[in-house]
Amino acid sequence: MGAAAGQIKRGRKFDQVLEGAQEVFMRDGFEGASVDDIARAAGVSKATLYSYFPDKRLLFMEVATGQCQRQAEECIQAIDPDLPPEEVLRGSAERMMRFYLSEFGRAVFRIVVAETERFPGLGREFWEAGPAKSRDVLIEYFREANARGKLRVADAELAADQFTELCKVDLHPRLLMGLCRDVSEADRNRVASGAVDMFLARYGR
Amino acid sequence: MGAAAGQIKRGRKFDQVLEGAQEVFMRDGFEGASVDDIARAAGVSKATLYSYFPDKRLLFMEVATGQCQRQAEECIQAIDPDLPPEEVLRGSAERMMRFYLSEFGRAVFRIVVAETERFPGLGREFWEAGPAKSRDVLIEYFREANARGKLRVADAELAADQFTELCKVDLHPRLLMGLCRDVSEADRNRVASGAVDMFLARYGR
DNA sequence: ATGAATATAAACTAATCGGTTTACTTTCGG
DNA sequence: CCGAAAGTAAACCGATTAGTTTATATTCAT
Repeated sequence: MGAAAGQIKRGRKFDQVLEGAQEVFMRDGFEGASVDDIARAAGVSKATLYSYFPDKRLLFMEVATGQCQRQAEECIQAIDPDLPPEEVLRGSAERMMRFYLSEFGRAVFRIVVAETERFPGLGREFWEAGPAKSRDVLIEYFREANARGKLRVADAELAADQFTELCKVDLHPRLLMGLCRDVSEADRNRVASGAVDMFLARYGR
Repeated sequence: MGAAAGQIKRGRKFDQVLEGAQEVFMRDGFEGASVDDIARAAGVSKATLYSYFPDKRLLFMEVATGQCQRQAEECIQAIDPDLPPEEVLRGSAERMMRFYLSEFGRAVFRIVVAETERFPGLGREFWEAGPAKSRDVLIEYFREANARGKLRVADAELAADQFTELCKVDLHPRLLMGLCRDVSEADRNRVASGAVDMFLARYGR
């Protein structure tokens, strides 16, 4: 996937085009973004844009998958299973919230949710690049912590999904629906603590 | 709001137009829906459509707010505080899941998330018509149950948001991202039980 | 039945869109 | 410094869009 994917050509202004497309797609969505806008934002002529990407769809897909990759890096977290569970959970919560609540994370999420019908496979690509990785790490940790007797987790997958969901509490829906523009550090702490407390009440020992 | 809102005219074919618009908007989103499509789906001429609604935006807003009202009815749940908490929670979980996971609920959610930038206020309208009502009912119940000593809930708002979020676990994100088309009864039971168990582990007594 | 209100199909406008073409300029390796 | 490759601006194409108009048909209260 590093060389030439599909019909896409590499070259001097490749990244430039991609950055402009990223900016405009993330702001306006797929339908809302016009190719002229993208070319202007990229500081590139429309002809050049079309010399790299055969059409708008593929350009969008390239942007979207690129974002997914970026997210993957954010999400890969080394968990130290020797730390007390409370600290592991706390760190995980902060990491997940930092992504899900960021402007960037919200934009990607919004686009994936909005366009997943028009672009089959986009949802899965996003999922597997980001959330699934984070999920796997958590599951693995819960299994090990259970075996070691540090936690009592029968269904590690359910537990991982629950913890992830607990990290979104209130803040994520609020931001997604435009009920507020951003969240304070205090809000995050309240939710993160709430998630850890609840998780340990259920699965701690 | 029952008589004449904004510039909108009532008349014989009003509901017919609205139903067609509903169908097409819910399927294609705002940008994706064409007015000709809507008129066709409504079984009405374009001129008639425009005699009721001054433009596409207002028609969309009317549909969206209508959906929010519908959702409100779905969500208003009478909670019997004399029942054991476990049963109250179980009923609440099922009700919320029935909405959030339905094709209808997902379409509304998807549209709200996608268009909330283009239509400021849409998110709030949806929120206050639906989720907020459900939330208030839960909060009220948790306060009373705490006072009665049936639960031990210090922060009723946090608890309500957590329980709501626990009802979305795994299934809601999966559906939103198109990772699966629908969920089985077994999936729902697993998640509902997981939510109730976790909640009671934290706030039960 | 009649006349006013309402609905219709279809043509039309002006704008926008994705994508191509053309004629010209810049970049850059050998 | 030269020539091919790459980039540019702008005009252009065909399709589609929101919204209007026109001329005709239907509905409905009186």
